[in-house]
Amino acid sequence: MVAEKVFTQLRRGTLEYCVLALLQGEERYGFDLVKELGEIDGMVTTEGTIYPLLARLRREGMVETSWRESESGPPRRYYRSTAEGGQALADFTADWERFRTSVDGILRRGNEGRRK
Amino acid sequence: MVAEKVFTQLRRGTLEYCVLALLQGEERYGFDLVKELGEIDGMVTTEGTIYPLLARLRREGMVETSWRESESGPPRRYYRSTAEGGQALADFTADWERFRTSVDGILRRGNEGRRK
DNA sequence: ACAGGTACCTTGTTTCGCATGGTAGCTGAG
DNA sequence: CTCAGCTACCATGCGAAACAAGGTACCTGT
Repeated sequence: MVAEKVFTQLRRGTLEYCVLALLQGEERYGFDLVKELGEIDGMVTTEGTIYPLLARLRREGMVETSWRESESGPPRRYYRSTAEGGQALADFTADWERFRTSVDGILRRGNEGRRK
Repeated sequence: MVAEKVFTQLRRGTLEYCVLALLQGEERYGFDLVKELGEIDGMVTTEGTIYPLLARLRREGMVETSWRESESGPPRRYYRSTAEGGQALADFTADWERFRTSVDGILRRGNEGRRK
């Protein structure tokens, strides 16, 4: 589909915080996150995206991890958000709302508008 | 400001269509677009961003251009949206709304939610 | 014993915004 | 009249993020 390319660009910068949001008050592992995001419109992604992203979040102290055995299959690395991660998410949410409002405003002007 | 880095990422993919939106039913020149965008929250940008972007839109047939003299200062290259540009904008607007809805949903879950 | 699913990760490529810097015309102050 | 500063255009090279592709290894069922 053509629209996929658009979403690839839109995800930039937001995907990171969407993952952080999914890790609030809930532990998850990478492979699980890929499947979870795959069910959300416009958020389809792959392991090649998620693992580097999680590594970055870990480096920055946004998430903590712990290995745990699976009942069926290889062991999993579980991620959970730190307090710092929760704060970063809250900050981003405020920025996102400002940005979203701006974009909505400009698009409205362009699509219906056509003034003067 | 720290938040600026966030906006840089968020602009990816959307800036192009915001410009296209500003060019609907209205001719503008590059330098003017920079100033116009600079007044919109989260859209502050520079000539180094706008000119390559406009060149790309022109290459793809989204905009047409014409040189015109200025009463004061160097001549200006005016840009206006083609029909193709208008269609691309409409398509993007639909995609943007889907994406925005998804992000809002995920962020809500992460910030207030904290279920189970 | 081996095919297929689960789960982790790395490497190289692409894309886009931006920093930087360069050209040139017009205007106004000294 | 000259030159500083604004307007206006553009090109080049970099960095960050997402992704494609590929690799390893474990477990289960046939």
